[in-house]
Amino acid sequence: MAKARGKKTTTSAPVKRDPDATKAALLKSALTLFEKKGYDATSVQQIVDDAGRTKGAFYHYYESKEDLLHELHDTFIDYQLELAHAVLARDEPADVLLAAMVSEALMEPLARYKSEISVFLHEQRFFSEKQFAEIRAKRDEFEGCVVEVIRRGIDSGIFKDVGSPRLIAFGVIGMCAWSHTWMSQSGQYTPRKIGEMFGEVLVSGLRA
Amino acid sequence: MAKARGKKTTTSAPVKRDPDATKAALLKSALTLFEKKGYDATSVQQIVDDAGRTKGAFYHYYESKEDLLHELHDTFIDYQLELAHAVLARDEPADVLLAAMVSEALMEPLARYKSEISVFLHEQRFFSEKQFAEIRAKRDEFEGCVVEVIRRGIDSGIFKDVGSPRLIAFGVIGMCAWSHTWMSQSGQYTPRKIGEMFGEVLVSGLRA
Amino acid sequence: MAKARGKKTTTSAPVKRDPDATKAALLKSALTLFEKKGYDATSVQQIVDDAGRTKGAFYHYYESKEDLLHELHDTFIDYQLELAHAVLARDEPADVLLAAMVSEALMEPLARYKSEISVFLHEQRFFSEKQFAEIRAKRDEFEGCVVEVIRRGIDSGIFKDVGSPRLIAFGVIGMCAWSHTWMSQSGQYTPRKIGEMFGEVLVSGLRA
Amino acid sequence: MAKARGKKTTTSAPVKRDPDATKAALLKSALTLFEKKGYDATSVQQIVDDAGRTKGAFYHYYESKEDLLHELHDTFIDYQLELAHAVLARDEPADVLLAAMVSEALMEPLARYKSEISVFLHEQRFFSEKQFAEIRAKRDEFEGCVVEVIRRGIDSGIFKDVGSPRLIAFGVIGMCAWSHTWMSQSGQYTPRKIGEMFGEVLVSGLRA
DNA sequence: TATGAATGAGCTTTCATTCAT
DNA sequence: TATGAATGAAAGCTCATTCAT
Repeated sequence: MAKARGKKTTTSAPVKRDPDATKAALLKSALTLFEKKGYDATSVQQIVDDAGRTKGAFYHYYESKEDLLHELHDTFIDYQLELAHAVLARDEPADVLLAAMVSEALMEPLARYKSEISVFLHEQRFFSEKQFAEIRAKRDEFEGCVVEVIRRGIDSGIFKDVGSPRLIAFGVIGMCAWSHTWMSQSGQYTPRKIGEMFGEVLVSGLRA
Repeated sequence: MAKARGKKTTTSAPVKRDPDATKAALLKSALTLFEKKGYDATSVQQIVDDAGRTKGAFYHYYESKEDLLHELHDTFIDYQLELAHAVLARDEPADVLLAAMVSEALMEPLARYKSEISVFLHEQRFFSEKQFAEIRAKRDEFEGCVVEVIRRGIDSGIFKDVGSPRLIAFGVIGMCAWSHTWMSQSGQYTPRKIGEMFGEVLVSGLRA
Repeated sequence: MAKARGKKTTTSAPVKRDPDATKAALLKSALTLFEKKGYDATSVQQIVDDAGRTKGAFYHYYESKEDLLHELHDTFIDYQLELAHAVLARDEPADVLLAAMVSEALMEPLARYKSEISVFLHEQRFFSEKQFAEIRAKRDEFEGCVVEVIRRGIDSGIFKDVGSPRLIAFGVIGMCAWSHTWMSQSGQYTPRKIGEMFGEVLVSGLRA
Repeated sequence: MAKARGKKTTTSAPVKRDPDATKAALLKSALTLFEKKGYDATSVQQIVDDAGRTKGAFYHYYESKEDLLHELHDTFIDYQLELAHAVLARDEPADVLLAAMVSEALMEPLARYKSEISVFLHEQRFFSEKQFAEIRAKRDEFEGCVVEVIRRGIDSGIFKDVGSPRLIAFGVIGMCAWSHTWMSQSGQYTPRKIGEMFGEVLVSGLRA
């Protein structure tokens, strides 16, 4: 598993580029490699080789490998959370909100930040320590938004009361989150289209 | 030559234990640790320490760390696949089959082999090389069973045609598979109960 | 993840030294140890200890232990091959060439690169795989030069035709190559002197 | 180098054979493997796998891996030494003796004990410790026999005095000993034939 | 006579990180 | 801002050897 570690390759002459480009290049390389091989199996050496930079540059911009992972998550978590809150703020019935939540706050970001989210979903299980408390909190907050939509639907009589709204929310999130494992084989279906399909099934499935 | 390895002089005698117990203890420790920290982040040393055995014993029973992972998967993959085929073989309408598939072939094994499946779902992304081809094939076969149920439902007019049966199947599997990330916080709900809940939502959501 | 390797806390600062000196010191220590104990029986730990360096430094300069062996061979193989070709290029009778080949291309390099050649001669039997194909090819090319001298001698009537020129060449090479096993006990005789002695015996032994 | 270590293979049911056969089978397997991969690079596990026996059997018959090497050498050293003494005992002129020594005491055993001698010649450099003192002594005694022939030739005026008889003896031995590296490619030439060829060259080369 | 589980030191190699320049 | 030599702990794995059975 993730055994094919690359050999150190002697990098060519130091490239002078603008700092932001270097930082971004490192992030991009790391993202690609994390997605392909996993965080643990990706070495800093591989990241810098892939980015055409050096270890020194890496540690100039990032405190640690974990720090980079942190930044990687920050790029989409806030975005996704904002979308969820925006959906929740709309003055519309729960069934419309749920469809929007699935399509706009869950599937659309998955298209936009496919790699980031894929990495996040694979590594999140370890997020217990302090450095990830904040991200964990935001993830929980996101979950809360979905739960809230379900609850509103039940309270307003639009959705039948199938049991715990929380578990239903987990089901909804899982249905969408899991798509990162097969999204690349989804053919002509766009994430948005898939979101509509899933939303349609879920909404009719929950309707009273 | 000129190498005096293993010239044990002051070490205690090797402890004779029940072979089966040793192998099982190693597997159990590995399972727990893989689930908690991930495959890559778990070292063989940690496994043997946890099992109260030695590295030598580990490599006496397993060819490699990966070999153990393999064995770990073998314990449930066949079981789950058999259940899926059993459901498919029943002479019942598609809606009943789908509910059974969700509840019996997806959620029930998740309760029984929670840790094994949790590890599998986290590490499966790397299963591209030959050593995991067989497991990958079985996973694909399982997916095919779920797709088949959806297809039958659409063909018989019980389910509405929401688009690709395959993507719907992925949604169904995702909803259930994802539960391994939150199952421990599911309170009084058993996997079977959750399965019934999910099945109810999905079946009504798909009904024509 | 969840792996805190290299979280150096109480270690002394890395010592900055002359890179070339470090690489050379490692090569020198390896050479000495390989000659004394053999390649297989020499550990990287022993090499770095002997050189007063660390394992990290070793793998900074060499991809592997085998890579070092490779470099070690490269230092003399080309030199020796060049000498053989130079002898062959001279416009002189075969008996003179053979004496020169023995003395200059065989024994002299043995004095200059005693350790390297000693290591090479001991380990060459394994040189079948691709990574040593090049070295093997050069060794074969060297053998070809000696064969060529013998053949010329026979063709020109200077040497008697004792049978296969190739086997005679092997005998000549063996007589010289074997000297690495006893060279250190050769007393006041220099390799050049020994080469002259061997050359004299061989040339008169082959003369028609 | 010698990297391709075999995997442990599960041996079939314990074979009950006569003790001598087991011991001999182990020796034979070890011999083959030592010759192919070297002593250090050959593991006891590989030896027992190759012989279709178990480790327990190995350590029942041999005290250690080194002990086996010892026995391996004992099978030919005495034989070869005896031959050398037998040649020396003949009442014939030195040139005849030298030819006989080369052909009968050097090359002929090489044909008979090719593998054993090949292993011996590769590993002998480490024979400094007490456990090999005896073998080392016999090797030195053998060398002495060859030196004696050369010395007699010079003393009797049959051979010219080219310098140190000892170094000449080393050259003679080297010419023959080296043949183990290429003997398998010697085509239709038998060791005896090669011995006659080498003897002819050496004797005429040394003749006064 | 023979087994094979168990040992534990040692192996080659990798790696995140530091720091003089 | 950036380099890359150096660190040293730890990784996965191998091995000669022991010994209860």
